[in-house]
Amino acid sequence: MTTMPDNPLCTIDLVTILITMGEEAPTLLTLNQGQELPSGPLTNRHSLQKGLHRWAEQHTGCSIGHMEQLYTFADQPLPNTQHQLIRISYLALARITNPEGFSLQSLYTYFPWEDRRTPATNSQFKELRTHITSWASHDPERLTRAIPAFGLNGLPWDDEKVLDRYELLWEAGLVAKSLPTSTRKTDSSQISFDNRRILATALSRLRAKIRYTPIVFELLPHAFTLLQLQKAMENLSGRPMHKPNFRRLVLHQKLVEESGERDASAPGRPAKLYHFRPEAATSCYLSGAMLPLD
Amino acid sequence: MTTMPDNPLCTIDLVTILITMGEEAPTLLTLNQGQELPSGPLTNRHSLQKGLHRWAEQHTGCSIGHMEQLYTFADQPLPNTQHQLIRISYLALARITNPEGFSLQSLYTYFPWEDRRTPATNSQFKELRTHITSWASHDPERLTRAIPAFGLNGLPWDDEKVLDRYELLWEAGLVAKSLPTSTRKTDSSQISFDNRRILATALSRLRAKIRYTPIVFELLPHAFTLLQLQKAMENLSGRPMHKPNFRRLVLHQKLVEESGERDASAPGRPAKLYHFRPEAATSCYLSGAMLPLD
DNA sequence: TGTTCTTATACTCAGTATGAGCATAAAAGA
DNA sequence: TCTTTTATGCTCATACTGAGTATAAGAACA
Repeated sequence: MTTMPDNPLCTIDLVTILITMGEEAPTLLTLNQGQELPSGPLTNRHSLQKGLHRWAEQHTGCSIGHMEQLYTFADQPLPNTQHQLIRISYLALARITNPEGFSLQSLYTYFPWEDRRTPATNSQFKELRTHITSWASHDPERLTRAIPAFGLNGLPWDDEKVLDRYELLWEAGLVAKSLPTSTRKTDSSQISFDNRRILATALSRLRAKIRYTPIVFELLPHAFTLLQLQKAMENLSGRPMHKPNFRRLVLHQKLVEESGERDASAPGRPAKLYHFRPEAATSCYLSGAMLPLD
Repeated sequence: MTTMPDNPLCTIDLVTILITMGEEAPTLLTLNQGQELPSGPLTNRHSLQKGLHRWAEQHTGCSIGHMEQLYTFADQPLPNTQHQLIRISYLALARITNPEGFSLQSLYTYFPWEDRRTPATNSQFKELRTHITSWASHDPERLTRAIPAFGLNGLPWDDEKVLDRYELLWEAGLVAKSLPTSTRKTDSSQISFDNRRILATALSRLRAKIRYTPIVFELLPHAFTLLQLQKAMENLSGRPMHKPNFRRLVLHQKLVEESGERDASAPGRPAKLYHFRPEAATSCYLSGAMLPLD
């Protein structure tokens, strides 16, 4: 059954999607003003995971707390070549980033429709949804994909279906028109179709993971306020949350402990600072206080 | 940053972990009496996912309902060669299987300690746990891994940590002695370390997925009883569940609808047969009625 | 013809979590 | 002192959960 391969020429590229938490959104480490992702060839020296971890830390100059394999893409080989490109993508999370030669991009510049936190951005999504609805109507195949992806027909919106939405919007020709009007230096709209697919996979995985693992804490400073934690969850999920209920959720699960300090930098009453308690985090559920969307 | 690769010789192998639901346990499609997994080289014809789907269906002669990429392994190249083997593994789920030239193996023949459904198998696990505890004691590095993996110190048992447990048991030299005494024709103990790692990844993924997706239904016949559904969940998670509460969970979420028929094949009062309702399954939570373990 | 076995299905009940909203506390600045 | 701003605390009706017990419906057997 296993025969010898008929593709002797083959390149393996390791792609790192390095995510940090910004004030307003999760941010991405990019090259070439948001167009390219840091990547390098597979060498004998690195056994995939561990080697790439070191490689990425050296090249980006920031310490990566969590790293996991995302997906392996095999690009279609060019017609008259035997040459095959394989790209293995990794999701990496870091606390702070010192972008020496890199630029930081909000993830939502690539997927503005995934941000439903404010009435402004939400209405942008809703406009897109009406476009998709009319594009899909009268085509059953399109409808069966669009209905769950966009939460049509009263179905709940699923924040994890990032890739499905992106692919539908691409096919409908709606991606370009919903991107922010081409900004000055950065040009995230110039990113390749494949790279944006990888990013969609990354955001999807991230949103899935924060649901049942304490992975958010990899993106926060060592000491943080409860509002910071909530904002991090909101930034990742793209949805607003109920503040009192979110605090109850966190405190009830004893996921954090008071550090004793307070954060005096913000206006208003200074908030207590907390530390993450890894020992309490075998089950971690922070996605419970989402506000309803329409 | 991106330079040309220095590994011109490179083989890409696609490995299929094909799972079906047996009476007592999830079963695996194997070659060579449980030692080998169906695999084949990447050819230009198949764009990874779709092509492999077709390839696997043709080679195994069963229709695959769900397929997803699992993990990509890069085996360490042999010392004096440049030749690198990349193995991309896929998890495939099918309803029934016609093993023409294949043999079906219970997943728990590879990981007996993952089965905690009956007092008998559970006590086997608990014995292993005492061994691991003494192996890890006095070594902080071992302890930080063993405590969450095996649910020591009163931590809850996490059914998804299959790979962590397997790697710890391997390092402790406890794998061989806990496998069933070498059976007649089948010899699942002869499977390679790498293949068993892939299987552990598959079981882990499967257990993670049944928690929040309706993936179990891919493994059940079109019409099934509630007990069949419960047994499928128990077989996958390796844990017993509370029958009345499980039914309440399923019926409350309206995940199924009555078919009108009944299953008269079993003794006792015949059970109603149900169909899965995909439209109700945007959120699906069937793991809620687990019984406590000790 | 009932009696018993086996499984399916229904119901109970206390404890706990959830969604939604309101109330108070503590700091900074006018 | 008063207002603004944010943190933190509390309430309450409703829903869900864990752990049981009780009844129903067939099949086999005496």
